[in-house]
Amino acid sequence: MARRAGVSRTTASFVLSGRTDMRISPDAQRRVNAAAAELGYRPNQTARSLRTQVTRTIGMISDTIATTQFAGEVIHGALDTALERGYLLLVAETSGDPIAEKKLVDEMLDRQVDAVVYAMMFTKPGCPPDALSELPVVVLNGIDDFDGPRILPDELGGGRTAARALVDAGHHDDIYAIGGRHRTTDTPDGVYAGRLRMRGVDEVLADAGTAIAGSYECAWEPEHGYEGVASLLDEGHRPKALVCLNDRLALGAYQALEERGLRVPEDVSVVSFDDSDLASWLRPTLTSVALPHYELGKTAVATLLDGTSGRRLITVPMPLRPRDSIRTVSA
Amino acid sequence: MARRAGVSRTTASFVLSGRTDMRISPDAQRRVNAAAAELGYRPNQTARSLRTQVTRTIGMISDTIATTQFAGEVIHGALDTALERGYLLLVAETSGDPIAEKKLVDEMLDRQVDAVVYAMMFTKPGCPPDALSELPVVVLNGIDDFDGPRILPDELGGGRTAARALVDAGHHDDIYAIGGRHRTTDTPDGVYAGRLRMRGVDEVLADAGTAIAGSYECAWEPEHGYEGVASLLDEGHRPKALVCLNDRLALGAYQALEERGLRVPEDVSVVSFDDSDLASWLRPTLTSVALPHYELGKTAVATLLDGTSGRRLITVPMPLRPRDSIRTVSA
DNA sequence: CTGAAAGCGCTAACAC
DNA sequence: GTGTTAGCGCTTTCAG
Repeated sequence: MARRAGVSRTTASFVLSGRTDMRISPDAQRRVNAAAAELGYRPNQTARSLRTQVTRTIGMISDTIATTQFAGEVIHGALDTALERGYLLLVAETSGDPIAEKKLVDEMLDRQVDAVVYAMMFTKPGCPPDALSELPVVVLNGIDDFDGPRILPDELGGGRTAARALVDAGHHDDIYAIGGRHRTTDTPDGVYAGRLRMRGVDEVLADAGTAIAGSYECAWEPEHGYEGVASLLDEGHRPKALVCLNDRLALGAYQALEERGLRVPEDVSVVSFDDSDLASWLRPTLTSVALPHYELGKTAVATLLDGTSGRRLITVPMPLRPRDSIRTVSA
Repeated sequence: MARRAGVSRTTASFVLSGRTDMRISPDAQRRVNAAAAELGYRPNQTARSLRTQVTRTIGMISDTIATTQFAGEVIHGALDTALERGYLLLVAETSGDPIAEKKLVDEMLDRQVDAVVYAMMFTKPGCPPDALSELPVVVLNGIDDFDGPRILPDELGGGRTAARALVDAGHHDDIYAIGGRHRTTDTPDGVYAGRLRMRGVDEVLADAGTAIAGSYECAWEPEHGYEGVASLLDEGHRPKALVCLNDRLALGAYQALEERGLRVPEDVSVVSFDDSDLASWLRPTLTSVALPHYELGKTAVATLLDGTSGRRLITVPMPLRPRDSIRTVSA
């Protein structure tokens, strides 16, 4: 122990934890700090935790951390915020398997995590298991009702932002949506993000005295983006602007457009969602409304650490990343 | 304590940890197990760790966990292996900042991690800080010399695999490399992966009695892939097959090819490296030699847990992911 | 203001 | 075979 530095362990403990309950002689303080620095003393967090019931460790459970860069940035944001306050992250994923989830939750509980972020990598239903009910928990990206803080991207605002980017550039007519609400046989009502994004788009277009010229409903994968644009063109539509509901759809759309000899953005402007790596890889680079991964992670941990509990919905803005796929049309 | 289940804590501790030093009455065993199950007893790992000096937690430190899906899959593999053996992962990233790294290493050390995976998301120089010298450490993706196990993708073998895919499909002449060794002004000697991949390619081509027709050296980004292919074509070359040194280059190459009216794979076959998401998004889908992210993570943790130490290099195979971008040419 | 002492929950000597 | 006991390294009451 660094306590062999002139004072008792009590005194040392007090100055190191910066308590002022009992006034400690400035001299003693100096001596303790000096000794601690000199010996490179670092308290054993395990021992401390046993005593204080606080591990300064928070669990991060997600369904998938692999697929998509979503996870990486979320963890990054969460970690930065955690580290700022002296916390560390126990990261794990369930792969959607309840058995794996149980095991993993137990392991975390065994290690006395102070709180957990229960994250889903795509906005969808899902609730933390009962075993976590004793702990502070925030749900990231969950749509299901949950009696605690929930963090979600502001998809509605994102939809508005996308449409506004087009309107501000002077677009008015012949604006088509590719992907739409994601209405497929599997998801006849569309998906959460699709419904909200489209509602935001519709709102702004309505405000501008216009409306979407058509919406191609499909799963949000490149091939459907291709098919969507191709079929639009085949049916004689002549879009001036495309709202692609994600970047992968935009990839497909680019291909279809190029094939027909239509240039982006000269002939048709494109705005998209997610701001994945693709957006900056495509040529021309793609203007996209970003999923605020990093901020979502940050917000989740901050919410946990601020002790804000109780049922509430926290919504994180989706910022526009302007690139080269929108042409300003002079009126 | 569940120990109030008929026997003493010692007995309970013994049966729960499955020790046979002292023969315990089968009856007692049953009673203990029953009680444990009934009460849902789980030992407090914090307390146990304090006593045993084992936390069953391993630290995973990387420079970037965000960019590229690399990180996600690596963590996934590491986590699966860890969890199988009752370990959990403390995940953190340094963002390449030594200050951040120090803080984070200290926090991990405070929490008494049993071992650490020191990972770099791109194969490059880098060594774990001295503070970690007391702990079992494996280095993932580090090129620098290090006195312990190092895990690397088998880039040389990967290069061979890519070339063999072309040769096996009947290609022989007019095979060009795009990206090459990544020789740029910043990296005049190319990069590690580039040198090895190209060496593997050269070897296999030599074995087949031929050689690369040309190599366009550039940074491995889409625009350079585009430029590379465009300039090749402009100079009158007529490639029958392209070895793109990563998928992003292939993206650019596809665009250049399409622009000149050359079809993949009818006119030119393409094989690539990394097997990123892009590979399956492109049309036609891209045959790519995969970076074995998941396996790298798995191997890292397994190596750590198996207690294999000492300086050695562990190389993980890069498997081919055959898709639609190679045409079989009949001789 | 400082020191002695208890105890967090568990494991592992060591007696019974 | 089973129970008693002493810590792991730290915080925190409670007397000096």
